[in-house]
Amino acid sequence: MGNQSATPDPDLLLKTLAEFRYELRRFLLFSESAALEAGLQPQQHQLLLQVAGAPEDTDLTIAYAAERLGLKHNSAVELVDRSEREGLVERRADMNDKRRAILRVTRKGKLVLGRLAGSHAEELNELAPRLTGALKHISFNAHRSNKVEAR
Amino acid sequence: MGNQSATPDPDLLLKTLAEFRYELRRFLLFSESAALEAGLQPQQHQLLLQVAGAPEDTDLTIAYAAERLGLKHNSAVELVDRSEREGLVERRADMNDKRRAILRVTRKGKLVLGRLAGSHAEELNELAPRLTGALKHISFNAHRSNKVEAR
DNA sequence: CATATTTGTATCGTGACACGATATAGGTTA
DNA sequence: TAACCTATATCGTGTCACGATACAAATATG
Repeated sequence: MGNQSATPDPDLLLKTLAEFRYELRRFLLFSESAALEAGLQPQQHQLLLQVAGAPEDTDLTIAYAAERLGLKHNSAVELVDRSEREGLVERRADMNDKRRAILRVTRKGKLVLGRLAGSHAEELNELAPRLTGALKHISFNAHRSNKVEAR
Repeated sequence: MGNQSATPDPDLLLKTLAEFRYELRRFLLFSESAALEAGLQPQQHQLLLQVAGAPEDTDLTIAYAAERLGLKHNSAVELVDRSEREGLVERRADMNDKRRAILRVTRKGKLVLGRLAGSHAEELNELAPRLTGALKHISFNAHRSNKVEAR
């Protein structure tokens, strides 16, 4: 039987995953260096983005920022500390619940963030095809690997 | 001309970018904890993936790994050091160019990597729609922001 | 073919930052 | 009001990426 035709490359999934992570890393590198050039630490950029880009009805607490950034609470506290020191965000007291610190992006923070948003949209625009392409390959290959298991 | 229409939410781009990064972060969190549970540091996982998932005709040098992981050369050296110590990869001499170290994933490394690949494919399968959804919104919005600039 | 330059990898000291453990004040429940 | 829970804060520790530097091997230049 002609197995010469298909030979579906046992490492195809690995190759596709590698390609996907590579494109992802390139985007993250772009984002990091864009943030640094704009005067922000990459994580500060992410903090501003999640606070300024949250739905209107959200309580902008430290805990919210932590969840959105995938950080533990204490790491978020430290990130807010550093960002507040540089005038990017402010803590305001919550009168309903005095334990809480409500976050607010300052005018300075919004300005920098706005500039970054534009360049990120453009970059993502270029990245999108490669990323979604890799994703399609993976989902196609995901079923096969369920049958094949470890090699 | 008609800006009277739908008050297109000045922060829509920020919201979409925030959502995109959130989904991305969730995937990375999944990947990191999957790696740790499999006994790898997240970066070791990425090293294995890029070495094992490289095209056949690639010279698997330290420099290649560095580029693929978005690291400086010296950081890649250190990552390979740590990974070699744990028996995940090996350095082999390149007879053509004795400066080079050629990387090879050990059987142990391949085994762990194989297991991770499966779960990642499944996870990406679930993530893909949300990610590509956000990407579409962004590319749609990218053009607008070119005209609007900083707000 | 001897020397200068470049390339690939390695070493070392430093700094940023995320974390676990712990603390404390403010809410909530019994 | 005591016991418990929740939200934020503090502190010490460890990992890791980096810049600066070193060195050996390859390539270019005279």
